[in-house]
Amino acid sequence: MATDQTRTAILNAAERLYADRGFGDVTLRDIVAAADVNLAAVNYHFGSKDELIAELFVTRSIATNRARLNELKAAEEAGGGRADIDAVLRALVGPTLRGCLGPERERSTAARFMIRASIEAVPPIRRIRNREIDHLRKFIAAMRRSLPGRSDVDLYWGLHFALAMAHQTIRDSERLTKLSEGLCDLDDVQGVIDRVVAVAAMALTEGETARKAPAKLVAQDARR
Amino acid sequence: MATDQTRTAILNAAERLYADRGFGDVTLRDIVAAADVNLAAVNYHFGSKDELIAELFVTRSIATNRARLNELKAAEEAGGGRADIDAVLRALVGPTLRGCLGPERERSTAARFMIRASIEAVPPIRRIRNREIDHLRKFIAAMRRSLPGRSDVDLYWGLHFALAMAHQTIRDSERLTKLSEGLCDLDDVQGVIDRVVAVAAMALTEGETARKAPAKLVAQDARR
DNA sequence: TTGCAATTCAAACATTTGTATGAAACTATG
DNA sequence: CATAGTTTCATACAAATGTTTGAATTGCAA
Repeated sequence: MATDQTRTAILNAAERLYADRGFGDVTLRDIVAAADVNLAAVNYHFGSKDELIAELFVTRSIATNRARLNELKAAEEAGGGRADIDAVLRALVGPTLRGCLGPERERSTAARFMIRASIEAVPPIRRIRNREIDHLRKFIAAMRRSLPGRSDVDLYWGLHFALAMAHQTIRDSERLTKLSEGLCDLDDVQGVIDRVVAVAAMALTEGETARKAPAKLVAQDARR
Repeated sequence: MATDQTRTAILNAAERLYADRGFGDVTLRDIVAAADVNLAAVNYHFGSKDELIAELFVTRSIATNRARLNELKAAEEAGGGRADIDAVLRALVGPTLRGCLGPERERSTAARFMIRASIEAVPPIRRIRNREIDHLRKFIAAMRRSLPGRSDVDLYWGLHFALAMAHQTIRDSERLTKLSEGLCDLDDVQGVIDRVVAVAAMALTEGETARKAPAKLVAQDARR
């Protein structure tokens, strides 16, 4: 097993197929056909389909988290231990957005696979994903250093919204393109990142409006 | 077929099961067991599994869209044809958030079903969902009336982000609760709506920052 | 080369799933 | 009551899918 070429071929083919078509309708036979290996190879090398998926996911999780943390660390070191909130948010959403958007050829299979994973949440993945919480806590900590005066609740919501916007932009880029008839340029990755970061940062730095908004105002009360 | 009770039982059981467990792992046999009807009844009454799903989805789509438009119309009439941007956004995200969050008993199966549908995007639904674009255009129009000076691109992004935050909050409410260790109260539906609306409105009304942010700033450039 | 372990392969298996069938039960109408 | 149309039911079918099996092949060390 000098080169593990069969294993690798399976991993690559599986990642690409899952990224393109989702977990729902990719069968082992699709994978082995794409990898040009025998059907039984998957069970021989990975044990089961679920274990194959799990291995893909842990590998990519580690890589994504490392990319995020590298960017965060670089920003904090440049700022002497405290990074600008924009930089923190950029480190959070940048890696995934860069991997998933942009002109066709630049998109990374790995990033698209991770998005699928976060969308479909198939059982073998759901079991693992709890660790992500710990990873996100590191960003909460960085945000706390960046905005010492801000309440934790606001930080949690800010991180949540930042991820929401980034995530949904990837997920539903097609709808946004159609809706805007091409006006919203999703190939301008840096522009998208700037937008997401700007809105999330605004939500985190603007006055307490988000928390003190009139709680009882519903549509019918709208001022005339 | 006086009461259509079999049809209705199937629809109810299917909606609940799909809302709870997703389309992926709910079989016709699960549905007929829950509805206490014969297996063949589904094909008899709906033709196929896909047609059953499609019927559920169109019914609920129409209802959701109507709820949104009612709230929008009420707000615009109260404002003499032009609603506050907050009210427009509230009409957009309110109905779904109210249906999906809040204390266990108040959640609506219908709303949760719609979220599933928007997440899993199973083929029979994907074919129909294009119509949603037309529905969202009505909100773009209302937003344009509310913020006449704003560029269309900003409006599209604002609507996109509002839906993203609302949607993701529903989808990943569990993660937010865990991450914040309960600090973020998702049972306070009105509070959540206020937050989402406030952030989206801020993104839409604040200066052109979102568009004029330094386009080349990446993490490594963060000011020291 | 020989022998042994690792790997690959074709084939088969056991389930699961959506759908189809034809008989039985039911309902309403004459 | 009788009959025609509708609905329900048990059962069967075909296709798809993850997994297993045992033989064949390969690679490498003695």
